[in-house]
Amino acid sequence: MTGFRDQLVHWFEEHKRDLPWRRTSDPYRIWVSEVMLQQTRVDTVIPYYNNFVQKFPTLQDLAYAEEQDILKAWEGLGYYSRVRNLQTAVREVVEHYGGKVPDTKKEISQLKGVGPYTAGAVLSIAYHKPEPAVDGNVMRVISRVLLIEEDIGKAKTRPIFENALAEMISPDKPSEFNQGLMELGALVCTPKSPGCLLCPVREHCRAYHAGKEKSLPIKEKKTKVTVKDMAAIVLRNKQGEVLIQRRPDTGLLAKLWQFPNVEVAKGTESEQECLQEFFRSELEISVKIEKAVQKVEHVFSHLVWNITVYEGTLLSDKEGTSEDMRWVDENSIESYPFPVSHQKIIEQQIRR
DNA sequence: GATTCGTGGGA
DNA sequence: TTCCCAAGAAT
Repeated sequence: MTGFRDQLVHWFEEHKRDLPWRRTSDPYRIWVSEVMLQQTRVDTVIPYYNNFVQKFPTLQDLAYAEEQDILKAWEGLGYYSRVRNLQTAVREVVEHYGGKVPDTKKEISQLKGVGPYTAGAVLSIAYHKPEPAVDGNVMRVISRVLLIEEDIGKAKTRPIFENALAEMISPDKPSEFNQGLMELGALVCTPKSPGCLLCPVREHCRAYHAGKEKSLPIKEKKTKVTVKDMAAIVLRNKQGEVLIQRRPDTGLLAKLWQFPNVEVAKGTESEQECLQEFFRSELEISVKIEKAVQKVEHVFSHLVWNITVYEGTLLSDKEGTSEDMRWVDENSIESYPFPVSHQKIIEQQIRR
């Protein structure tokens, strides 16, 4: 009877998908792919990865790039701190490691945005080091194989899997072993109705033998979301330019651009009055709110924006100046990174 | 240790 | 429709 390890590696080598980041041995590109793949599906990542490595072919290209340009390349992918942290990290690599991605767990783990999973993934895939890379797939697969009933939603559970994998991982082919676990989780050992009859390591799976594969892994319920009513405005001046605003440096959608907007607390003044007051206090300008033209819902992990979009025109002669506000013509707006909800506003209100 | 960070797809 | 989720990390 062949071991779990060899059967998994063999299955991976026979069945692995042809993915762009599997065609390179460049640690930088493998790193980029791993950051993009954090909490993000393979099919979503593929076009972003191809575009990103075309725009920033080397670690140095990314290190010296403009922040707005890297955010634009990330536009629509979500979790935007990932790409800002990645640039911070590659700059650190240029400064302290001569432009070569470090190949030790201690060094690579100190880089911004590189946690236990990404460290293990880059070390094993790019440098063939026998380090575990525990992501959601791996916890699901291993929880079934070893019948581990700990809550995978809790932080203290992950070391349980890392310790178990330390004794399972292939010393000769750690890259294929780790990717094999993830590939198996993506293609066969799926969250709902896993394909056990197609599984290359079924004979080693305790959950399968116990008939518990569908009830694993154990995961706690999610937290409830809060809903916010927002009013946004496409405000034009006499030249036909549109006013956009840059979001703060930290927090939700940091450093992305948006149409000026306010939160409308329940049971207060009207949305129009909230917008009027916003421009009076922030820019000391007066505007005419024409009408509501669109409704946009933006669903986040733990938050929902219900946005009503208004049209408006600038009444004051002066345009109002602020660090984070800018009048742009309708062509150059394409070069600014926007969150998806405001991309929908651009589609409907600008590209007409 | 619990929350905060996006988005789109599928059951 | 609603819910869950997908190659997590920072705070």
